[in-house]
Amino acid sequence: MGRQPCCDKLGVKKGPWTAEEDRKLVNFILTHGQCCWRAVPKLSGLRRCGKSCRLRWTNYLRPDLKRGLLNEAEETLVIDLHARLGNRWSKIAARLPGRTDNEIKNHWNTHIKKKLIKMGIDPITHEPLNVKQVSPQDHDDHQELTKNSSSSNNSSSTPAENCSIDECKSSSDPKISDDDPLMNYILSETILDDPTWNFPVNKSDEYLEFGKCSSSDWLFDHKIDIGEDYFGFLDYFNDVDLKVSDFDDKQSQGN
DNA sequence: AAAACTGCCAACCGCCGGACC
DNA sequence: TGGTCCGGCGGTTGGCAGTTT
Repeated sequence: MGRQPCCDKLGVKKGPWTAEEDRKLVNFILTHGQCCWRAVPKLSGLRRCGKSCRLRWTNYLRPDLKRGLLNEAEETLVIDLHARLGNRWSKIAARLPGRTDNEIKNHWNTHIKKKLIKMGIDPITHEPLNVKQVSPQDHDDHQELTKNSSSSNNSSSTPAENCSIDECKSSSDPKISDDDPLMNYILSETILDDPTWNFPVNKSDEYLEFGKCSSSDWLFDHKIDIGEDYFGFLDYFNDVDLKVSDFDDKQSQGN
């Protein structure tokens, strides 16, 4: 004897969400909070699977989402975390406030992966690709890359650590310095204070970025009534708090 | 101008671990 | 205790928009 079925497949709508559906979903969550996704479609009047509702909320409607392309710092962070964690997008996303695993996964597949390949780096292992696998132009890039990374000389570090995307893209980029700047950045306590995160810090400017979501402009009507705790921001900050335990997990798995 | 191509991303699918009955 | 469900995850796809030919 198990639970009741999640949702009957008959009559469940699929495909893109309409503004009206978004409105219903957000109204429901604003009223009842995030719990029991299975009940959400019934109670909110949506003809959607609960799973679909959860995805829509977490990937698109959540007010703390940053929208737009990942900036350079985020991209660099993703590359480094991927080198350590692999395709564990949710773990990676947990370290990028306002970004979803889906968003990061998409960005990886459409941008970063190609970039790394073009630079002669295997996006899976983060090690230099075989010269044979690299096109002549890419080979030149790779030679340039190796030249740069060898000049920065850190023989004990991993390839991924040796080659942040900024270093590869432009060795003269002053924003990224030597001495593993990425980890310094990650470990910096000021990372979450960086205004580029667009994360609500005080009540007066919270959710400003959310207004960029055209289909959800109406949500501004609600924002004044939403406390930071409502969306679990405090827990969220705890989640993104940089813990080494996940890295230890990864390492112990490898052993 | 239009067809073909490419890039992007929202959404779906299927699987898994843990919780529930 | 075993069957079933839920929530979460990663992989994949479909369709739209922009670009190229």
